[in-house]
Amino acid sequence: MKYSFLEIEKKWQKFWSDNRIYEVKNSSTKPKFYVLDMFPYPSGAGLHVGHPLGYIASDIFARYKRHKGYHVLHPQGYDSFGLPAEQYAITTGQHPKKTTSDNIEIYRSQLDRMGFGFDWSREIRTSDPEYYKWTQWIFILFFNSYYCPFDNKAKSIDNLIELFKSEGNLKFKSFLSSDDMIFDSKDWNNFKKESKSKILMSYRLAYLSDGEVNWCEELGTVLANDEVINGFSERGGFLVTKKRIKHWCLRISKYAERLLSDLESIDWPEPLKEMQRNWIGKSKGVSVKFKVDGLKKNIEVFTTRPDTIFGTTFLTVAPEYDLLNELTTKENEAKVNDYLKSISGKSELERISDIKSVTGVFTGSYAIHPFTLEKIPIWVSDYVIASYGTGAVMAVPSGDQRDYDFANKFGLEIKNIFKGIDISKSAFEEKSNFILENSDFLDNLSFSEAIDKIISEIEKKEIGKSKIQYKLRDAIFSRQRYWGEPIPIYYIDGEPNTLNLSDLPLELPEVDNFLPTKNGDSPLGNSKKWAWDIRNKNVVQNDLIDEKNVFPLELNTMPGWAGSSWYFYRYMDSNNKDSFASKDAIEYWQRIDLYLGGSEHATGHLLYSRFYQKFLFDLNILPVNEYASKLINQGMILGNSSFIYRERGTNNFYSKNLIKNKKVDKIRIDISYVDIENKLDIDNLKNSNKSFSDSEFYSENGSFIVEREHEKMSKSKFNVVNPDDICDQYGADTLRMYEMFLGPIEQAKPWSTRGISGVYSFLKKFWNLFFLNGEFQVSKDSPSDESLKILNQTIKKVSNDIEKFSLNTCISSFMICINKLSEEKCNSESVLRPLLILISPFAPHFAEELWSLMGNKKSIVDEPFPTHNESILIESQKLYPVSFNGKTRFTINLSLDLNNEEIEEIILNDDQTKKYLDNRKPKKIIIVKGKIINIVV
RNA sequence: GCUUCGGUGGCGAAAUUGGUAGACGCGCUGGAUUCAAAAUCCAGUUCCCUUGGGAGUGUGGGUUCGAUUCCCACCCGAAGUACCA
Repeated sequence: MKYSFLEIEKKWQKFWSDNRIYEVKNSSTKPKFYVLDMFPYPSGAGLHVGHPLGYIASDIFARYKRHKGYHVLHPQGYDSFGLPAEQYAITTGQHPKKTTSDNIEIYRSQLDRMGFGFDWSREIRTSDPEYYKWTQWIFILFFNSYYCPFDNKAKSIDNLIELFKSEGNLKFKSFLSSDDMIFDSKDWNNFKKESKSKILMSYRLAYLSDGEVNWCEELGTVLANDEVINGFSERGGFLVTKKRIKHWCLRISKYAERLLSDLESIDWPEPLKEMQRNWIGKSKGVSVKFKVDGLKKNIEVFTTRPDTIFGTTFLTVAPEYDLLNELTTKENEAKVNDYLKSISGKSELERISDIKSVTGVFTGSYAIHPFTLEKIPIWVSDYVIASYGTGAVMAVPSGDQRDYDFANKFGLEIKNIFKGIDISKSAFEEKSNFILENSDFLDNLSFSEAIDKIISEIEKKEIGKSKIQYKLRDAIFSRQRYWGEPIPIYYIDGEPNTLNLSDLPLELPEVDNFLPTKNGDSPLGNSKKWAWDIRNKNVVQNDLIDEKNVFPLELNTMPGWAGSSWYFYRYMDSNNKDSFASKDAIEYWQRIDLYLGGSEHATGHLLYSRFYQKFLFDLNILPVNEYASKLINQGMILGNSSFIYRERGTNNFYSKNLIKNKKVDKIRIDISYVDIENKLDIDNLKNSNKSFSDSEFYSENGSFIVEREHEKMSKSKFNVVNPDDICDQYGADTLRMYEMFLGPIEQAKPWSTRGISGVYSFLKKFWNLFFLNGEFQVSKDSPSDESLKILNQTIKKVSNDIEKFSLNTCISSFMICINKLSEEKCNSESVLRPLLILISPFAPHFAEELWSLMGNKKSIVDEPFPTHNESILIESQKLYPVSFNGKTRFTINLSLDLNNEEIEEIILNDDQTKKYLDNRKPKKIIIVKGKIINIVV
């Protein structure tokens, strides 16, 4: 019988879904295991062979764990809100609701063909109101919480209000930027409602801010820092500028230290942890106050190099610095204003490309150096960032290259404080190998001596204190877009109020026009029905807004990561109407045991979701403070793009090896016109693409050869390979195994359809072991010793490899095994039975079919995973004399384990050797080609 | 610039973590089967002279009886990040 994968796969997929084989309950006597893939955006282009790589790996692992006796949760869903989904809808001119559900249907049919064991009864979609109800609920929790610095966790804002009522905010003194903000309980009780609201806003974990944000005009929305790459939007690659706009933020910065230190407790890839550490950007330093000459104000600077304080020759403040107005003298006012104007129009990109050109102006004011009491000028420059540190720096040209360049450009003093070090060409930035000079009481000290001394001096004089600074900024939460969760806030007299849980979900309104606007007005404003009636608890029409009980709703929506920051908990109990997941379900599943996804989410989803986790943990809603104990980043599968060469200025195309001495342009063409040997189907290309109909094609040796190049697989690069096509030609099981066989899971690797035949013929060979003269036949006879040995070797290797997640070498072991068994002509049931269970995570349809042909009534998925018998693998050995280090010892052919009882049979015919071994009690001897090469003691 | 990860045949890659480098697969070469093709099977395939040797894991050093593996310096590639004081 032939291996007809098409029939087999269809049959078993139906069987699985009819019998709900992959649905799991929220309780079991077995130990639990939760395997999760990062859920996809249903993007419209459908899946290509690169997408399922991670799903296949996690599916194999989930199935393996199930064989191992675990109760495995392995769900799937869709991240269907957000920019990518909406951009697709806009470019195709359809409503995002429609494109989203259409795309999901395509995704689902493609996923189903590959035989994944997902529990689809738990499917979620972030754009489903029943889901985003809870996304909104979490936002309300953020709004109603503050971060308590004493208990180091989030708490209800009500606690804070109580505290203010009874004792004011004196306790928070050290967290306030100025002493003006201190109030006592009497003050608080006398404050007007608006003042109270404003004060509370500066403590809430979700808060309104009107600072500068990353604005992308083309996308018509504000973006968070991780969504901007080199001045362009991550999605679409559009220019990003700075803009002042009122927006919601999440106070993730309060969690910086915990996000950083808890990285130690999770088994995530080191490079990814490193990316998060860099993003959080912790640095230790000191803040120092400089008195402003003639003004009763201080400028506080932050520095990590207080040891260089005597090299300070000027101060620089950011253009957005609070006191800049006061610092600017009359004479310099025009200059400063001109300067501010000149940089305000700059886009993020211009600021980046301008790094080398130093700009800035003198404010006219001077500061007093706290130790030398010298007058030093105060400048303003955009190389100082307002949102980092204090927005002001002490400039030490001799010790910092930026200060050095600035001083050079504007002719400011450069004072060398490093003994014997030449700073005529550049600043000296090292933190070692120097002794200070011109530094008063720090003279002749090294870096570590100086830094300790100066910190204690600064603290003694009470002009500053040690400080830890993070790069991590609060996350901008508002999006001026349609396709996202509405923010459950309505405004009374401009003050935000939250909806109640019972009012949720606040559903996305139907609008006439959902397109984003260039001026930043949210499309939700285009709705006729979009205001909140607090008495009837429902959304009502705009024109009733003037009525006493009807108030305008927030028009911005949430960012894409709002829904994806907590979704892994919804899977635990996805149909729950009363809570985002029941206590029991959360208590049972706890957290993800294995999470798979791409490393591109390192500073986005993977950071935000850790933040959400810690927040919900603080409120006792979740039981653990990290949600994924192990994470694996799967690498990308690269496409194999094809190009043809056109002679410049002509319409002539040349085969790859005919372009010598010609000026040519590379033209990208769809890989469907190119065969496996890189030959172009010219007629097909000309017929289906009019722009080539008049072109001349010059072939070599009768064929036209194209250029090939590996790059990211994407529809726009015409290099996608559809998994459906591979399933049609070779079957899902072959595709699954081949994708794993390509190389290590974490690595980027090029796709090549050519290599798939190896895996395909492996499965056919395996299949044929079960058949004799076309008839299914499995022997009851006991297998040969050789077959048993092969089986046991394979079980050992495969188990080890799956545990290590080395799935490519795992498949190699299968191939070796089947090749040997074919040679042995082994069809013994006691060998084939365990082998089927072994292969079933990789090729589930294949295994089920043969399993049932063997007469088993139940699905193979719950069969216990075979274990190997070590004693079968060890052979008795004899030792022979051999020379080692010039002395005669003994020899064997293989390494062996001396702990094993087989040691008894070793003949030691050399007294010296025997003594040597008796003394050392070696565990293992390795001998190669008659020479001892290792004795493991 | 900084951080991280890599560099092994024509290609994707293995190497029990210091022990016969190149397992397994693709491709290629030759052969069998076939009217023929597909499929299948057998043999060979790191490189160089070839009876037999010699060289070989980016380059140059070092440790070791022994190094793809450990240490130092350098070269190349990929990813992340960048006026963060």
